[in-house]
Amino acid sequence: MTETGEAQHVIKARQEKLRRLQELGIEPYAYHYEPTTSAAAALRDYEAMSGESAVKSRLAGRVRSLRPHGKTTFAHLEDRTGKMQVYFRQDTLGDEGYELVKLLDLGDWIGVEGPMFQTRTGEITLRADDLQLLAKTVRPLPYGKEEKDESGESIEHGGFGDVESRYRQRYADLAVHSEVRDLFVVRTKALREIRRFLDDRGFLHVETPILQPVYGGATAQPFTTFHRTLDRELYLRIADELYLKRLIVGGLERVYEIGQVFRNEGIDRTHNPEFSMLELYQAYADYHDMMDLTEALVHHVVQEVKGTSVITYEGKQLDFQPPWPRLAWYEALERHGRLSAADLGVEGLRGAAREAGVEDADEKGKTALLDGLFKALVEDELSGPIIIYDYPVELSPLAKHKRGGDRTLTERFEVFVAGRELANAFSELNDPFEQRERFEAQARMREEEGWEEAHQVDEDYITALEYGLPPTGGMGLGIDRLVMILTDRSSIREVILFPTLRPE
RNA sequence: GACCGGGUAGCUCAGCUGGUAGAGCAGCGGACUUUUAAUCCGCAGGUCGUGGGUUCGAGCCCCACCCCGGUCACCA
Repeated sequence: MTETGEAQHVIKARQEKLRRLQELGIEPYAYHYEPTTSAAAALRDYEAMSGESAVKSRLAGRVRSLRPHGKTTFAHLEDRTGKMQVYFRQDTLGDEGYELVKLLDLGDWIGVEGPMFQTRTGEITLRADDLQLLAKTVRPLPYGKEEKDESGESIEHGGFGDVESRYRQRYADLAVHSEVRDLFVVRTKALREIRRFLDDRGFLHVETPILQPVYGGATAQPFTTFHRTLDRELYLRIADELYLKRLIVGGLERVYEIGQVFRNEGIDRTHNPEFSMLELYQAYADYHDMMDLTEALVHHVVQEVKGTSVITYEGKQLDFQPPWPRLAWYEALERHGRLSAADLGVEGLRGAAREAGVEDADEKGKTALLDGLFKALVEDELSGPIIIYDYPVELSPLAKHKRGGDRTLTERFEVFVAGRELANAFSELNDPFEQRERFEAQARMREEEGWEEAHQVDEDYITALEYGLPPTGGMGLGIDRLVMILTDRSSIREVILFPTLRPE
């Protein structure tokens, strides 16, 4: 990045310090340091020993604040666990050692070693008998200033608030905001708990292709790319589904995958072009089993990560303790949309859609009208968690018909939380003949109605089904949205380390 | 994609009916051996998102474009 104006001056000044350090024989970019403790642990240990510490602690981290007072300097060092005040004295460090203190800048990585004590104002502090520079920061980090009010709450002044810069330079955002680091720790914990839950139930964590010759498993437009040696177009996966079910055919019986999928669609607060999905498939299970499993899995994650099953999201209390309310799709439309959709013909639906403000209602077919009505009238009302089940067959090309004869419904459910879909599951269609028909119906919609999101016919997948897919329950869950709920964020970009932005 | 709001110093922001750009923090120099938004004295720091236009004169008005955010649409 090139700078004009002042950043250039600051950077020059720091480079000048770098030169002076080298003159003093100090290597500004070290190779190694071995901290013996962390800020949080050192504070905890000191308090446990009720102040009788002669033990030296060795810490490493970034210089977070500097308060020089002539021959003495106070600083805060911050590591991944928190902050520790450090006290430098010219008489303990020596004139040369103290020269290094004078050349420190905010953001520098340092290592310090020394005994702990309590200052006159009561803050537990490490007196540095030794100071090592680990890496010089030549570009100023956008630190704000922190103040502690009477209750010990810290108030940030200034700071780094521009969201665009925060996402573009996430490294600076993370360096400066411990709460952002905490958020991604929560994300990691959630992932770990998902894996633990599934591993404990005999699921195998597998990896399937991201580059696919035929995409499928969802209705979405793909990203295309090109393989030179193969001399052909490939697609970035829009879902893991079809490959995972091939593995069930192969006898793995319980599989799951967590990874990014890619959809070439709009970007907004709840959509990023690449996002993380959990998909799992379990042989011999149906969608009732998937309901129980989904409730248990999400509850487990919420409980382990948050320590409670009731959490606050966007000001609302959400209770994840199973069982969750379960409501049939048409019933939901009746209850929330006050619409008896099953009794209405296409024209009736179209009229209702127009009234509900569904865009292009006049050009839409029955499928799209139903979908539009549900989104317009019902989704926002679903604070959740709630399970909506038995979807119209037109919306679900990969789900089995509802058993018992009603050919208009499928054994599919979705979980809604805060008005948004969190999970999607069904009794997987395992009849190869019907699967072919549904693919072909989709292909016709693609050709006749120009519906680009419709499925392609995946011949190899049908071949797999012909070898026999046992009855199987499958479920997909949006990881990013789960993390949004766990961290009370309303933008998906807050929970993705490097969200997609327009190139500068 | 449509509409609304925003883009000014490294960061956070102010900038009047158009008169040639300001504060705090950060930075630099100086004083200071238990401070903590350290303090005190001094200094420096700007393609005002980009490109056009109107005007004697544009950060401000007009047009186009770029980027971000919000709402809606599209979309799991």
